[in-house]
Amino acid sequence: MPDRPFAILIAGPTASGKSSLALELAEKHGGVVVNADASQVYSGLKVLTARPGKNEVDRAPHYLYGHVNPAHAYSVAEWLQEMRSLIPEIHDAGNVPILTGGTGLYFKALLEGLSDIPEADPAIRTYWRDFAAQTPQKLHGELERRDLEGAKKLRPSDVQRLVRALEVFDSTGVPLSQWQERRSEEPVLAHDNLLKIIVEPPRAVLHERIERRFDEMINRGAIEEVDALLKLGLADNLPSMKAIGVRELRAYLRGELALEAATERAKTATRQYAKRQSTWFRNQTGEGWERRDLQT
RNA sequence: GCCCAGGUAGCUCAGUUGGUAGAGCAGCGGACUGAAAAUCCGCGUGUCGGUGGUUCGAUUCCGCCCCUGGGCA
Repeated sequence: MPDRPFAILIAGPTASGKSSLALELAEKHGGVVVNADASQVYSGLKVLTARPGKNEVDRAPHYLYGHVNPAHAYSVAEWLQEMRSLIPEIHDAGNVPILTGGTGLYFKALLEGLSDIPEADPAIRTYWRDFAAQTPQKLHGELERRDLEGAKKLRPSDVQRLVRALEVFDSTGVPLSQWQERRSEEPVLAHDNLLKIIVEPPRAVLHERIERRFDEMINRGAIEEVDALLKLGLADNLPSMKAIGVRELRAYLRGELALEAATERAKTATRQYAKRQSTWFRNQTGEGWERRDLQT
């Protein structure tokens, strides 16, 4: 048994205590913390995404937090691309990367690789997103006309995946379902010596932590953060604008909702998100993950 | 104290001309390949306030009691 793992992966639902475990392990193994969470990459979303602050950064280096402009729609492919160069850099410096976050897809892509699909033409992507905003019920028929097999796998109501299938087909002339069958990309972390941990406290404990944490966020300036984000005038469908709490606090700032009601809605959305994460980590991760309760 | 309205799922409520009940939200389960904090699918989880009575059968009708809100004193 080697004394240091090649990399440590820490996954789990929001508010489960991943970050403090990451810091603990960073200090123990000489590690650096790397973000594996889709929303924590955005600048301007520090409070609402519970991004590590000065106290945490002082204890260990942190990478890929808050480095993306919220006007940009970041993606799993971009994250993977960053990991491809970042992990070797960390190793060259003699450190252990500790990948920490709640985005299951990122971990899956990291360990299993993504299909090697050419980037969709931005104009085509925009066309289908606009189309979806206007007549979402027509998307499935459009896909059936191009890729009958692919259309059978998607429900007419699954607008987001239909848009993706359409933009890939129109950009490449090849059905997305065919691209996905070729798994040509090499996984970034095809390595045995990994410590893979899922942090998963009991649901009731998680709910209490979510409750407390959102109140904390309000105290730490979440409202001001959303106010500043809104002043950027970004499109509603950008990932940064869909972070939990943005919609709810925006409703408060516009006078559509009392603060208490907005807070309740945000907490509810967070609980629902945590449940989706738990489902993913329960069923979609591969072998070799160690499950842990909250450490304290 | 009297009068009215109401007590049904975790919450807000519907309903049963008497045959043990259903919506929304919450919650729970599930899917997941470039927007994943996204997107989508499935599932009622119940001493019908309590207690007597009438009835083959009461959550439903009747009596009494308790609780909540409003009104009159």
